[in-house]
Amino acid sequence: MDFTNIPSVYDPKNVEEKWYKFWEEENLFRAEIDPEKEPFTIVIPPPNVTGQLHIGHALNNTIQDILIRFKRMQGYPTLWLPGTDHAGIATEAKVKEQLAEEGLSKYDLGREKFLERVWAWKEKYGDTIVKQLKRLGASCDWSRFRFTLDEGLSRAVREVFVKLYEKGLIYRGDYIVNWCPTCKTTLSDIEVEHEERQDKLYYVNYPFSDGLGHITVATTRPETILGDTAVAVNPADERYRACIGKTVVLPLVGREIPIIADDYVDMEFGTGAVKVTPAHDPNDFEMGLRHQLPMVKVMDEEGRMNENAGRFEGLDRYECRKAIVEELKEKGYLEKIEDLNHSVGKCYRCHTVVEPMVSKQWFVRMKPLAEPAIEVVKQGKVQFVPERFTKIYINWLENIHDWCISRQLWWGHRIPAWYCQDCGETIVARETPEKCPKCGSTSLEQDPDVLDTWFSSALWPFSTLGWPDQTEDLKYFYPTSALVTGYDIIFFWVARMIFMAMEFMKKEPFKYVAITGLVRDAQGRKMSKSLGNGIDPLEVIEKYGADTLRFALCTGNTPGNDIRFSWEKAEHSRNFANKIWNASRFVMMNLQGFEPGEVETTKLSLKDRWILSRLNDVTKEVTDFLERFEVGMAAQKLYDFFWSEFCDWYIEMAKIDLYGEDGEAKRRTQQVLHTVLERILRLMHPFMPFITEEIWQHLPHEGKSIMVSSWPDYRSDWQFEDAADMQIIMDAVRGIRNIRAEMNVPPSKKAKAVIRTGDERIRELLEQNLEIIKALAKVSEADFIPEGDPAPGKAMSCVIKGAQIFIPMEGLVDLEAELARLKKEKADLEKEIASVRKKLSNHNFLAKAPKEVVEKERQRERDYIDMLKRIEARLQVLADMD
RNA sequence: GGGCGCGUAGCUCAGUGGUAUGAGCGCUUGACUCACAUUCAAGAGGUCGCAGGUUCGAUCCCUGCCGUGCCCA
Repeated sequence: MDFTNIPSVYDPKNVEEKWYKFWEEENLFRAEIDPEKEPFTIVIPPPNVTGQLHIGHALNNTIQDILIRFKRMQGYPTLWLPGTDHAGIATEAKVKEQLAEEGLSKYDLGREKFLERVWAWKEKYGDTIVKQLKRLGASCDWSRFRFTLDEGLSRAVREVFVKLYEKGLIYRGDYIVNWCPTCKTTLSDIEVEHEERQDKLYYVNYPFSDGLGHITVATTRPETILGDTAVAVNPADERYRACIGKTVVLPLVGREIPIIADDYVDMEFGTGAVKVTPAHDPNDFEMGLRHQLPMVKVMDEEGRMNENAGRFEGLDRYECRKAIVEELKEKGYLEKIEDLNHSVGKCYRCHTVVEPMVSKQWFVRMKPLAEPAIEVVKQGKVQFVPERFTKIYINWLENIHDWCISRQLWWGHRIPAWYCQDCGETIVARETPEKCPKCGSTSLEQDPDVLDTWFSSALWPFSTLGWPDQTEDLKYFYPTSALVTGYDIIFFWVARMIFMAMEFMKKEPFKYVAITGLVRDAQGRKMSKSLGNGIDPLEVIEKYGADTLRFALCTGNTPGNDIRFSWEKAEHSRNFANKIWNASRFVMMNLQGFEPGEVETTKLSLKDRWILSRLNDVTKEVTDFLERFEVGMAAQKLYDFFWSEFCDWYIEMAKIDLYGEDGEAKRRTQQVLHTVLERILRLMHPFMPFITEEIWQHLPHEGKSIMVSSWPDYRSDWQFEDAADMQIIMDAVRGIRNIRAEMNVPPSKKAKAVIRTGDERIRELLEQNLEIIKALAKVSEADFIPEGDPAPGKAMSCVIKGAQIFIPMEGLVDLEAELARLKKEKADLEKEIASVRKKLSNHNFLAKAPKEVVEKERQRERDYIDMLKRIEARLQVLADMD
């Protein structure tokens, strides 16, 4: 093959598409059941079917793909199960938008026609995100793709609903729920986001019925006065003790309502007396139950005042607030208005202020389900990475409220409950019932609501594998190995999967939950549409390739921590891809006459033993980091090793043999170059699947694809004891380079070196590797002189372990500079020696510190003293010359 | 109010009970050196937030404080 026409700049464009197609055609993503082996399984957090791949998806799926590719190479039957979520509210919103353009609402179409539109929409746009995941390089088993509204998953949803209902864990009742007047549906507690804001606190006088004075209550929502059914005070509050049991007349309404005593009331807040609106406030609702207060609902589903609001009927809740305040003021009920900072609940989707409202909804009784879910985490059968999220999870489940699962939407799993129109019986069933089991009537109507989308995604780890059927997949791949997800959905999704799994599978859904952070912009701000600071991952792929995007997302990433992402970072990682490309290009250009095979460990030179040792270390480190979900650290190790050690040192040293006369040495170096490159490509493959495949296919290799090659193993025969000697050679090179740089010696001008040493071993080491020093430090010739010999007259010098190197400068020597350099080095060494001696003179240190640590310090002392002596001698010589 | 995270080079962040071999960017100096200027070489830059404690030894563990961010109520 002619390697000279491989371009010097890596272009991912054609490469990525080509290899993804190849992997798919070769069926390499497909997970096969092998009863002899333990599987590795991840189910994808299903993105919304309406979704576009954003940077958060890119991060999350990159990490999953890294783990999957890593485990696949390790030989596990590996399943990454993909799918999408029907996303009730989001999808309806999209289609409603589309309808709005035609001047239609979903009600104009009616349920059936509307759902047809949504399905059509899904068919057309639903696989956008799937295509985008493919561009990212995701090695999902697409043959097992699932959608939450699939036939199979719908059956799982019904099964779960019915079973929980039969067990009494699902019930229907009138409770206070969070209502979004824009989305026109209920929301669960966690779908409400609380936000601090500046508001007004209105003090309103409620006159006593007996006409003798009034009691003042404080409220932020005066419009709810219309629904008040009591005033409450704390029973311990001296100020109001006499009022308890009296009645007041509700301003503007005229209704007579009681003053009740309840511990809930905060005596410090406002006046210590609060109005009670059980139909529009969760706390008041509870109070209402405790005191059997009537519930008066004053708003409709659009947040407008209803018939119970009397003359205010038809007003929007905020218009009504204004009107009421106006009228209270006019009629003298309004005592005062204060500013108040408090938090209001907003819909997580549309940010409309949520209206608490009493209504009839379906709920999941959480306490009994939460217990096993807490237990399984406490026992460590499910482990959060990092561990600190365990507390957050447990704390939430320990304080859990019942889960409102009905949503007033059409797109979703319709609640499998039917109401007999004749006798009122509620029928909950897996199959649509034909007649009422109680009265035999055929006049049945199904509940119009659908289930919270998270209800179906809670079943994802087992419903996707075929449950409720006991499929082969379910038996083999369940429980899954790991879940990779953001901390923002621990409550929404992770917790719910765990309790559903414990209830229905009696086994944890996954062993590890690897938590990822948020991707932020360069300034640390959340990426958002409104700020316009988002980076589109597809744009990054377009410009620099998927490998670059993936690697950029990995570097600096620590489990559970947010990361910053910027174009700069992407560029930097693109440079790395290019570095890999060019280093590989170099290797390929120099493999003429090379025959693949095992390196012969007995014939290696120091540089070979060193790079193989380092490769071995890195192999172990990367493997360990990946086992611990530390993709950031693993990426860092690969980056450093490849760039600093392999490219900057090994390749430079290899050139000597490659371009030299010694055929044997050349052959050996080719062997090591190939071995190291091929192995490091395999180590990097999970991170950068495309470029590694492209190069690997060009290199001599065994097997069909790097993605199904084996993960590099730790080779005990590559752990050479003398590999660390390389450090001394490298120090010599650096020392000389330093002198050259400071003396402004151009690279074209070769220098001479005189090496003075009395250490036989060091001398031998330096002699054997002299060619390296010569080539890398641009030295033309080097002489060795024994310890006692005088240094060459006009020379710059540097000290390395066991030796001193002089570069004669032929009149160019800058005595001042040399003196300054030596003095600085002397001062540094003296500082080091002082700190070492301080330690070594401490009896407690000698007595209590581990022996190795003490010995290490002693060795350091010896080395430093040796170096210091050389420096001092040199200073003396220079002083004499002066 | 409760819980959690963060504070390390000018910037963005890694990391660690035993020398801060810290990384990238930025900065200074030099080089189109035959894989790569998307590059190479050299350099400057740090009381590891503050105060105590544990320890032979703390940037790391513990306590308090200050600053900052998030989650829950």
